[in-house]
Amino acid sequence: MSHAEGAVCVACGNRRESVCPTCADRYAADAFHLIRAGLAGGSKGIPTSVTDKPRAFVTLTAPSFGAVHNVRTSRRGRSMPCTGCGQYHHPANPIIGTPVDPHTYDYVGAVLWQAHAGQLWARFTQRLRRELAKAAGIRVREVGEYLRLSYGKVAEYQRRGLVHFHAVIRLDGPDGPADPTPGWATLDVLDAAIRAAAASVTITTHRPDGQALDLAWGEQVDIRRVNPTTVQRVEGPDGSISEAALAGYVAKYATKGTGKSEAADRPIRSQEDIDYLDVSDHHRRIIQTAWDLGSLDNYADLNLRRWAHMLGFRGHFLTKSRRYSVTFGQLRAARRTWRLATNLAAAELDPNDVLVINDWRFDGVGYTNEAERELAAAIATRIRQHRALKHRKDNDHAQAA
DNA sequence: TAAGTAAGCGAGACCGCTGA
DNA sequence: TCAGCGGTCTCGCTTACTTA
Repeated sequence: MSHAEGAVCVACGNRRESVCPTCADRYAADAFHLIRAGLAGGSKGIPTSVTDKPRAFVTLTAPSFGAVHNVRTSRRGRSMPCTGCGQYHHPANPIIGTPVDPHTYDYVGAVLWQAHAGQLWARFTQRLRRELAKAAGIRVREVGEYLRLSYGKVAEYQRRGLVHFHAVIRLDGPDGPADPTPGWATLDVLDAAIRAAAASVTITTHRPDGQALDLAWGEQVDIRRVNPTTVQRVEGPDGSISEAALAGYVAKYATKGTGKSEAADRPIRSQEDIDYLDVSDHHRRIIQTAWDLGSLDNYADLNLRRWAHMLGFRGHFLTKSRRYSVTFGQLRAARRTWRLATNLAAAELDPNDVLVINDWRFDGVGYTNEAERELAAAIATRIRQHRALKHRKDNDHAQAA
């Protein structure tokens, strides 16, 4: 997702930004509903039978480009010293995620990895199909006759400025979610195929001095099985994750993904833009590196200057395979239809009439599940942060004046 | 045969023009 | 100034082709 001055907000349609601050939360809510529709089924075109299919919640991380300050806790919940400097850090400390030694941190490698993250994901999914074919003892070209790989993926910025990919990967039948998955396509097969694919994919590019640079996923590959229970328990006895808990995670990633704290809020047009950015030194260095690399002919096809404000990440915040779930367009069409129906209903009233509603019924209170609570909490947090930031900026302006 | 690459297509984002 | 519209661009998914 990017923000461009003068563009049209995809949520409200007004000419502000691609997702204006007012609508960022609605965008996040759409993303949340889109992922959850493919997760729990039951939505238009997505049968409830998806809950019977092999599904895994996968987290793919970026590799290390240098030691960064971090917060660690022991299994007993006790604080542990930072692996970078040996000191104890508070989780809210802005130093978290920043390099221990900015002079030796591989900013070029980090930007190039980020710029290739989408391509790395494409290679991963392709490799995953091949691993599935290998497991089934069939040819790669025959995989499509037996099953379809469906997934929804959310990109989440870490504090070090690199993205994580969180994906719900599902094995459907060849015709999609309504089609039964073949018997050999089990959770174990999916698990093994994901681990093999994640460990083997690489993309080779070159540094500005011509030195080869192999780009791959980080060592931390987390795979959790999705169980169809709606119990609010995060983890099952076998390490699996419930749909309800996973929907909560997705809600958190969706609202975080549309936030602006990790990157600049609009494309970089000039060096002066970078100089006046209200971001951390670490993120400014990443943006500067992307801007500088973007001037080199070797990286012309990466469009790094265009994506410098996103720390070099060119992909979309949320993507999905074609049959995974509903689309943003369908969600927005449904919203437009609902609004139209509401307006029409209202239009039947005489403007001079006074509508009196005197029959109220108690329907319930609060949110109905953990995911909705998570989404609401994340939105509330962002509103508070936005308010605090505005307050701080107002104070700065007042002092400057 | 496995692995890498390219092409076609769809979805979404961006941008400029026009008119109210 | 803003909304609407349409063309263009970018990225991801899928499939087919090429190469070792």
